Amino acid sequence: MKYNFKEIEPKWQRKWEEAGAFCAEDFSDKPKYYNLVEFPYPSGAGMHVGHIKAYSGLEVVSRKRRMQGYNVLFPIGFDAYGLPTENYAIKTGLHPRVVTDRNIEKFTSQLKRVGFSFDWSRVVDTTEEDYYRWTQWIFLKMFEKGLVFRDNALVNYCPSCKVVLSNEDSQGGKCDICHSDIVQKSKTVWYLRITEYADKLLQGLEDVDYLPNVKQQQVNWIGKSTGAFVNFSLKEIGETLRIYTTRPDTLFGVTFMVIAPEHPIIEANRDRIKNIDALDAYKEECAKKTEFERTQLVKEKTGVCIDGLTAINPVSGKEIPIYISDYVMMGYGTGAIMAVPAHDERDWAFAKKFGIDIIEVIKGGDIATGAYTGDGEMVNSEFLNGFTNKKDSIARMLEHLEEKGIGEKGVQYKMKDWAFNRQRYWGEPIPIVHCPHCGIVPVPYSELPLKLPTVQNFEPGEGGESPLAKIEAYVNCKCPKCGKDAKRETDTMPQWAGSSWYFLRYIDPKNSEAFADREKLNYWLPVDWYNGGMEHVTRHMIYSRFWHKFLYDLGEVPCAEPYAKRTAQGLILGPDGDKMSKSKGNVVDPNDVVDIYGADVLRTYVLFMGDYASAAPWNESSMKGCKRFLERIADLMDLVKGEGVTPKLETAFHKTVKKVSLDIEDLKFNTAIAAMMTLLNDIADVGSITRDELMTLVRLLCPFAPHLSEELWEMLGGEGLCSLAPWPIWDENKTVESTVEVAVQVNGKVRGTVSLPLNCPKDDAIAAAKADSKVAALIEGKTVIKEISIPNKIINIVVK
RNA sequence: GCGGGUAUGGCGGAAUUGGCAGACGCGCUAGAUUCAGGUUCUAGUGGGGGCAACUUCGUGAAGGUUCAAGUCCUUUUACCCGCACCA
Repeated sequence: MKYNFKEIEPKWQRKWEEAGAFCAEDFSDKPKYYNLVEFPYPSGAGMHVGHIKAYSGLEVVSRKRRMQGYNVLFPIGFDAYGLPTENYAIKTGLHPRVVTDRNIEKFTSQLKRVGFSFDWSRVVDTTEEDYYRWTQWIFLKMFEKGLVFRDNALVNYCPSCKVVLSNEDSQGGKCDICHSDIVQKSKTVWYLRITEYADKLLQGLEDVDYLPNVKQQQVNWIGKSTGAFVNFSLKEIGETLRIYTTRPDTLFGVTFMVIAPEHPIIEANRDRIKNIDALDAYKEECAKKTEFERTQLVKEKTGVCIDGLTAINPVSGKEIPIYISDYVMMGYGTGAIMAVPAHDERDWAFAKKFGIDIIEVIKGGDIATGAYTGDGEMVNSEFLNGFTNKKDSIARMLEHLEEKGIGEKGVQYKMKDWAFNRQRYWGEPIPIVHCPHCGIVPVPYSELPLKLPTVQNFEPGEGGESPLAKIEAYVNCKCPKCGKDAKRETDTMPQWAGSSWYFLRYIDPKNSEAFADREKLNYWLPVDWYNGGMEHVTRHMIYSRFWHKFLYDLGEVPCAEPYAKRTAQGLILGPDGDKMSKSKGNVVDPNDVVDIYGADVLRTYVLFMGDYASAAPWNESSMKGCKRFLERIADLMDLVKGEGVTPKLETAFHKTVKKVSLDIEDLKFNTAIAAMMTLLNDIADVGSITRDELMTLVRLLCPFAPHLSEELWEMLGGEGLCSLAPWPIWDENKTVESTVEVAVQVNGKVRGTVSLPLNCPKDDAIAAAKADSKVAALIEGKTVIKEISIPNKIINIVVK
């Protein structure tokens, strides 16, 4: 048969749509299966082939599940709020709404052309009022429960995008959107108290089936550490300076303290500090350094001793100096540390530079040449002397601290609270009113959605204020509590707000009474399988687990973890081996590929090109192999003879059905396709195939190349849609031949093969091996030391 | 520095988990078809040696365990990813 994809692909896409073939049913006798892929951000550039690979994995799984008789939910939507659209809109003068609608349209047509089996009746768009109404609703619920707060603090600020960024959005000191350097700025912003869920987020990982590196990255990001808070008293003012340490047992080795340059104790004691000018100068110098410079200067420690404040070591009673230095961060622990130069590399380097005493408290190293960070016997530590076990000495010290009331056990997380606002237009309005009389007042639930006003000018202000601040009709309002004049919050929510709960809305996308019906949530949750990119593991994945856990605690969802299983696909690199990007000009547009090769070839190729989880460069000539494969499948129509089973192909078929079925479950699509190619080669050798056999092959192929499969299925007289036909099953007994070729080794080297019946007894196998003329010649006149026979695999005869 | 990972032909990648290394595809070589390009078909394709049956070496490097190692153990090198002065 001539393979005319241009005709058959639109034909079957139309038929699937007419039949509603991929619409999930709410409630069904069939078992449910919820597959989720990360919904795209509809950028102006359209999709690239990386999106296609990302969706093709669970597309195959979804299609297989339907054929296996599951009620499958495989939805798609658009995460459409965000800066790129807004920046594009500013540049072109078009409204973000117009740009967004246009981009969504483009993405939709691209996705449909590839023939993905999404349930198009459940599309969500995070920028629609019906959707962000519930984003705001969840925000207000969090506000109600004390998880939303406002604080003046040092924040990550992107000077180019003119927005405050969360810690997650500024990884590596770079803006996640434009990659400029982040600066630290003191600002009053909204936070979500995600740290309150740190422990739950950590513990929940034990109950889910995530890829090990996905779990590990989340564990590292949460960064739990256990230790102690210790209060050092300050000689001059009688107040205390509080520190956090993971090694309270080294307290006797503390010879100085270090605080962050921004530590409030400096401001509080300006008058008392004699060298305040030097401290101010140092602080200013630090603020100027970029994150990059700070990390590049790791070896060289800098700092200034505070003249006028002295601390007292709470266990030894000794007076010790206090320094400011940028190696202590305000954002972790208390912004102050006790320095133990003998056993901490940074403290050691600092002490050497400033000529501070180094007291050994753990034996085992040479503190003259460097800090000793290993284990050993405690010395110079009064009641801890003689302890050799870290755990015991820490426990003993904690006991002592609590007895004396100078410290207590503590836990710290590297994860910080989520800076939850952007000073930009294209986002969900934060439903809060600032009232001069009542303070911060939430917008009543009945007034949701708080609509984003439609305006012409939405450029951000130079000073980092939101464009909404300029719209008086929006800003000025009445306080919902007292009714007097008040002002609206003008910041919007960050990009990640809408995506934190989208998987819940798919379950009931049109509900106007609730974010989703509880019965439907009970039926569909949790997501059975979630596949996405590694880059979202410490952003979206953490955020959405947090929101879900919050809703669970509220009693709104039936399970504590949203995603039962999470896998990740590897990137598609450009033909040059670099990451695909518009600026490098190496982006491949799926539409171009579909035009030339067809959707089925594209789908097959992105899965065949390599291990699904690894990055692989785009290689057009390699794609031709997939084209030939599908053409040869189509040509099988001309080889169909009779019904039933071709004896010479029976084992090959059962083997292939098994291999394809199992490989799909492990995301090993490349070997699943290779197995079908091998079967095709076997069929070509035989020269004919029965109608039943081709119908089996076509069903195996259907998740990968559904259009061609449907066409062949129809020509073969298959009933209904191939996409909904039963998945083939294999007979384990028929996956192996009755006779097997077994390699014969002499002294570990292969010298021949013998044909043996399946599961041949050892003695018979050895005898057959020895009967082989070449083997016989090699063992002639030698002593046989050992004879090994692994059934159906190998025979080894060891001689001397 | 800490954490995770990878290394196999000219290329992308297989290898039932210790059992014939290189499946499958690309590319390449030769031949057939074709005016030619493209397509398709047949045969071959890890390196060295041989007309050949065959032989020898071979999974980043060096050791080891084993009848048998890409796979397990020890040492080591290179690269990739994540976090990073986290107290």
